[in-house]
Amino acid sequence: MSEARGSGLEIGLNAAIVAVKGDVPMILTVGGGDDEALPFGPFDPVRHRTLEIGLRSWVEAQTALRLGYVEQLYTFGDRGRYARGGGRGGGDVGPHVVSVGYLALTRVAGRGEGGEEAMTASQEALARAGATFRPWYDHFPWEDWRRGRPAMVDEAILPALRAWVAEAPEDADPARALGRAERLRLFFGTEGAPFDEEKVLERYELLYEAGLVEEARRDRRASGRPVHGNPLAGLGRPMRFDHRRILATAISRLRAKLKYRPVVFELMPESFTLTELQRTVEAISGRHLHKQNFRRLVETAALVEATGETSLATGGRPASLYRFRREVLSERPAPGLRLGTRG
Amino acid sequence: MSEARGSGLEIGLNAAIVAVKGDVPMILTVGGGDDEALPFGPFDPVRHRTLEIGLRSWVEAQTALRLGYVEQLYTFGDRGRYARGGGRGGGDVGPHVVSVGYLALTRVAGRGEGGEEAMTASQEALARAGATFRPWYDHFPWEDWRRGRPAMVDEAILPALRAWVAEAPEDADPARALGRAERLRLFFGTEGAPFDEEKVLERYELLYEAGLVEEARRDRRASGRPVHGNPLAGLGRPMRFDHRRILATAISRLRAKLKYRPVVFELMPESFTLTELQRTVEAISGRHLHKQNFRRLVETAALVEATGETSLATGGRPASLYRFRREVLSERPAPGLRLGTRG
DNA sequence: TCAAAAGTGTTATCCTTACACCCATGT
DNA sequence: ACATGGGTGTAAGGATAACACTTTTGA
Repeated sequence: MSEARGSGLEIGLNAAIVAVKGDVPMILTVGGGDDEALPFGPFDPVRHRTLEIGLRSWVEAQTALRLGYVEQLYTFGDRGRYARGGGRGGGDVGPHVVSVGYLALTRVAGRGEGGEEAMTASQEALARAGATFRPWYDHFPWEDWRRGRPAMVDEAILPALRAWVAEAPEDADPARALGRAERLRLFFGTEGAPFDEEKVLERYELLYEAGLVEEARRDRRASGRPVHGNPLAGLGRPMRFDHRRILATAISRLRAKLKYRPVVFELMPESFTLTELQRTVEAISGRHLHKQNFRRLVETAALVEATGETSLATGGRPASLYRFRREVLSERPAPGLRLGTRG
Repeated sequence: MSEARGSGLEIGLNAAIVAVKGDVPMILTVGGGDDEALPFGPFDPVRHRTLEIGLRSWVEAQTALRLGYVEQLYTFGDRGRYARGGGRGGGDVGPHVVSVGYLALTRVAGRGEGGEEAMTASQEALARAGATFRPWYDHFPWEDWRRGRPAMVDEAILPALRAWVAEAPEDADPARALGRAERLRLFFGTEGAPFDEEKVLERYELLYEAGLVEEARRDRRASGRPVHGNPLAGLGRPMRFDHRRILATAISRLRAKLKYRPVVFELMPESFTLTELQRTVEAISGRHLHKQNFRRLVETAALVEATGETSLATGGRPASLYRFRREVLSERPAPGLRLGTRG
């Protein structure tokens, strides 16, 4: 029943490692310049019993970082699309690569002086290993809606997508549930449709399909298909292979998970102020939240407890410090920040 | 950077194919008797561009069934655990197998006469191919809480788990967030903790870890570890390889997804009564739901519309027939059956 | 006429959203 | 004193959970 043998198949493990510094969400990348990638490496089942163990050891070797929270995202098997063509050298990665994407969360810096130093120190270790934390919105500038709808959406993205929709409003592919026009409306929240910040992957794939991101042009070139002139040079920093798609998946998952699991605290230092917590949530979700409602939310969910100390480093009235109440994990089934539409 | 070659690695594709017949949720299995398995086969990247395409073609060849809704579940890479030892022949599947699990939903029968025939016809085709739909609660008898907490939970499972907890209440493994006692409380809803019907996988893995399911004994035997006498012979029908774990993952995902995506309708015939819809949801979630609230829910969510016809086959007053309103897909972002605790 | 299932009306409660105002510190 | 951010009270509206009763068919 299982006659086939492994036919030169390789499994690539890829990690989207996230940290938040102040109000900037960061992603760890290796090999900067025009050939940025997520930390990755092949899975070797002889050395590692599980995929996750393999991933941890690869990341540790490649970035000198020991991971805490890790979660599997998705397994991509596409050959034609994305997987071909890396950065500079045309990137021939071997015969057939299936990539398993992971999301990892890590603390990057405490608040105040001591924290800053720790941060700098670990950054040096990373730099020696050739890895850097970079703002993730560099790769997805259209995903930051904290100060309202980004100008580039109206000025560049929507006009280009509308033109693409006009080419074939109902879409050729009958296997799709939704046509081009509907997808544009739903994924970007145009024409009165609500904007859903969790649809990061859907938006990226739409831009890819419309040929508006660099990876789409690269992959078309590699497969010999025609590449029409790109009206939008540089719609976010591209990445090697399908790594930006994995990052989009990671952001989507994180934005969704925030709401039903207390994952934010994996990104926070031991103690923090409520405003810092709110800034972190806002950084990830890309939305602005309502202060009072956010506080009540956190309070009624009993997610945190006051340490009794206060922080002075805020520029105004000193803020109470809080810590995560680990007990909630065993108290309620879904202890997340159930942000509504206003948070 | 990617020097390694595929070292005899194989990717197995596995499908948990679900249908609901009346109030019985069914799962398609191949090879009955004491060696039941999910339809599965290796991924061949030369023939199939994506994992999902490979899966569809395998399933079609193996069960004569064309799949509609398909979704990826998880990729398991364990060697030591689960993957060893199949059914009869000790099941040596090859050097190293990574298994990618999929969930598929399919309609099995319409209501009334015509439907029954169609059902019988397709079942014959399946039987010829060696595949059968079986009630999924045969594999997870402790998951059906529609008529209250199943007797076997109190009579067999909880006593055995309590004994296992007593062995090491706080658990040895420090990497775990929760000890044995806590996990028992949370996953099975004892000591006042709420029962969460979505934690199907967690419950199965707890039973596996406690050595209470047949697969645990089988895998321990295969790896030469001691197997202490099993006080519970036959805690649900076992399956080959890690297939019961994949099925548990499928049920978990389906129970969760029901609440925020209109996936039930993939299991319903073109038209149906509200009670049939409720029975289907109850069958999957394993809970009893409140009739009036369920109806109001469906109605206010505008998930269905009346066809104008009525069904007479219900034994009482004729029921109005409804169909799924596909438009909701483009109206609201999360059009599921947001069942609370009472539904 | 009775069993069986369909289908409706109404209320108490809680959560979400939104409003506007007061407090404690550094400069 | 004033700018800066921290921190609160409370009311309107909507969703949820829970209650019990009427209607229409087949046997």
